[in-house]
Amino acid sequence: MPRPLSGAARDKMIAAAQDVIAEHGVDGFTVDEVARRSGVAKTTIYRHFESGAALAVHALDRMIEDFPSFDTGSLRGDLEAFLHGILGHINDPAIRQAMSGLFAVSAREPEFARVHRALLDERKAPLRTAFQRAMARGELSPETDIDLAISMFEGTLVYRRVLLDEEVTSNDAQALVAIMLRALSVDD
Amino acid sequence: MPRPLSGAARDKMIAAAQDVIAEHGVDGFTVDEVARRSGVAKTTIYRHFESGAALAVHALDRMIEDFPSFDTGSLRGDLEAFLHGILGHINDPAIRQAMSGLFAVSAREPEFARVHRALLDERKAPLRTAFQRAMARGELSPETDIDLAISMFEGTLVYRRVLLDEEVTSNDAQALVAIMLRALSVDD
DNA sequence: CCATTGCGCTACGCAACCGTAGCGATTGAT
DNA sequence: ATCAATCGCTACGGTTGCGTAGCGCAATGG
Repeated sequence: MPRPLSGAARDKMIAAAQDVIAEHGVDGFTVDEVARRSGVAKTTIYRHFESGAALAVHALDRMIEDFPSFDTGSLRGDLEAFLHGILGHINDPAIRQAMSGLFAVSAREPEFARVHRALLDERKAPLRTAFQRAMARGELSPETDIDLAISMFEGTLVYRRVLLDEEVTSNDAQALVAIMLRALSVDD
Repeated sequence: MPRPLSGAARDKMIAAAQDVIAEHGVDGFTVDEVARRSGVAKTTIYRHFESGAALAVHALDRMIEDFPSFDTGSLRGDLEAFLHGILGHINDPAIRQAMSGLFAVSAREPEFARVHRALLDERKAPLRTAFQRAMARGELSPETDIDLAISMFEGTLVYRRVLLDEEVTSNDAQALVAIMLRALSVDD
């Protein structure tokens, strides 16, 4: 085996693919554009990926940030930690472009629907554990609908950032946490 | 003037355009497809609209439901009235397809961004007046951030329906109203 | 050091879409 | 009834994208 398949070319094309998605969205992604700006020949791209869609999916997978878990001891602390960790990521225009395009395409393409699901699940997971811990501690009224709480938290963020295209400041985040706590806490 | 421009052909192409958007999304909208299924010749379409995008925008405009105003006398009543009026619309798969595609495309196409804005503004307006009336009545604590409240209400709905692709039941709607009231009311 | 294999280049075939041209046929206002 | 403009049809030219083929070149494992 004189030469391994992978190498610098693969990295270059994936990086370029992420740029293209950031600029043109998942819809509007083209293999030709990736080849153009990466300097990697289109033929080489198809030696690494079965199709353009496969490359896009792979690039998207790598764009999804890992969301660390946290346990500050209080629901307020956990929610604030979550927001603190996510604000920079969610305010990145590239992420916005990628997300809105992904949502649209995943309504029709199962491959992308998978990534879409993975992205949302990954982001919901730390919130879910935070709410569950809070409920175990007795901070939440026991009939709290945790899924609804998560939807409210995530939904508000995504709505403002992706749909309204408004920056989400840390003030906004603080206000959101305050309202959620007021709505869900047992002690107020 | 031997023959007026408009007629049944115009209606047919607009209806077909809405179908195409409902099935293939705003991205994925093509003039050829509209011509195919409407029976209207493509040349005729271009006699009515400057471009395919213009047709799509027009069709989208007509898809946006008129949201009636209401004034039930209480915030709870207003929120419930809003949800009652909107549930059928938001649960329609065609609307979901149209919205997600619209969001993605409007990030890059100013024409569609206009429709996008109009849709969101139209839906926010009745909520805004409802919250303002509630504040005037003293139902809301005076430092309530009305924009945030609207984002939470709308965001939760859109997140669940468009992004998670889950049906929004009237039970979900009831729970959302309950939480919002608990978070924002002065008297609890 | 050299054979093996990935790489880049150019070029291609195919399909889809856009928007337009030309041409009879039809229709509706007068 | 008449005449002008619209409609549908077929066809076109141009662009863009996908995925593939063939060819030298370069690099690297043995």
